[in-house]
Amino acid sequence: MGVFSKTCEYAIRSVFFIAHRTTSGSRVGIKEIANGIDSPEHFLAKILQDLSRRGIVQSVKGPNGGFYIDEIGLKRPLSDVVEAVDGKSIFTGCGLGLAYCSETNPCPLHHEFKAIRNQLKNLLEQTTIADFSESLNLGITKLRK
Amino acid sequence: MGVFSKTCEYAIRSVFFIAHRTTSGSRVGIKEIANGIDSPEHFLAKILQDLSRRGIVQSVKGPNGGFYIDEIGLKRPLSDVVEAVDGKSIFTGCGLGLAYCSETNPCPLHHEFKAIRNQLKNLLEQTTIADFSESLNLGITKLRK
DNA sequence: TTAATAAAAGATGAATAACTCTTTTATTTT
DNA sequence: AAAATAAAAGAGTTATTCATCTTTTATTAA
Ligand code: FES
Ligand code: FES
Repeated sequence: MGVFSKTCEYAIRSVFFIAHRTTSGSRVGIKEIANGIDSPEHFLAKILQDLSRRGIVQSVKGPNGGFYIDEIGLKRPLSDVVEAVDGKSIFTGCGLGLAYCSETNPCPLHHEFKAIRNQLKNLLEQTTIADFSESLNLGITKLRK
Repeated sequence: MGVFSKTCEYAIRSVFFIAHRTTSGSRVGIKEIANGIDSPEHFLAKILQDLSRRGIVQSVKGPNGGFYIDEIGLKRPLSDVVEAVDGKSIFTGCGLGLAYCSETNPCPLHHEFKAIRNQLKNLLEQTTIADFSESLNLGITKLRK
């Protein structure tokens, strides 16, 4: 089990892939995305439909259709994608699964865990989708294998 | 979904509880542990049976029996518990689910994610079970609600 | 307007995680 | 030795996550 659910991992990778492959006006099909990020095609379709409904990505049907991300979307922090799929408990929940993570009733891991959790939160909130696709453009990062 | 699986959360909490409630020679029963950490009794029994087989905790059957943790166990780092239940992928796996997390083929999150992952690793490796139960003894931390 | 294209939607299936219940076995106290 | 106690073991259930396949709907190009 990773930090993010499998669904969320696919969501993040696909968003990076779409941001990287599409320039203004162009779109990329589900097959190409699934292949590009090494994910099950139909499962990814579900995920992207959901992200589309939530406005994280945009889609156009028909020939030359496909998915793309608009200007506003590119400037969104990655945390928006994570929250849309896995919810925000990863940013606020107790590491030991207590019902509430609180200062007044902390678990033994609380202080140290909270610090780590906040680092993750900051990373995802302070970096935009566009920022991440930069490193893909430069060819220094990968989305499969 | 948290950082640890539900099973692992119960495992950690029960280990803390046992360490806290048992002094030399004394044991604590499964019912009391389950109640003390707010977990399903029979599910926890399974988990403790597994931890017992792996030598993380010890148990004695019969009247006045129950679970306890020996001297060696108390000095073990918490990472031993986590690894026994969730495996070590949490310390080494790619945040975006790529087959291998590597410097040569990094995903866009690699560097930042690796730093956070290592902090978690250090926290769990450098603090012993006894250390954590200290704060329980002092009554400043809790294991339920 | 027809054919091609591609996403949307829905039904279903497999795998894993989470949880419950019952029976067995070992130990200890009386 | 008998009764009581408590964990060990194992079978079985439910829920959730992950994944696949098929059908439908929307769009566009010819
Ligand atoms: S109470 Fe557990 S992390 Fe805050
Ligand atoms: S390659 Fe993704 S975290 Fe290292």
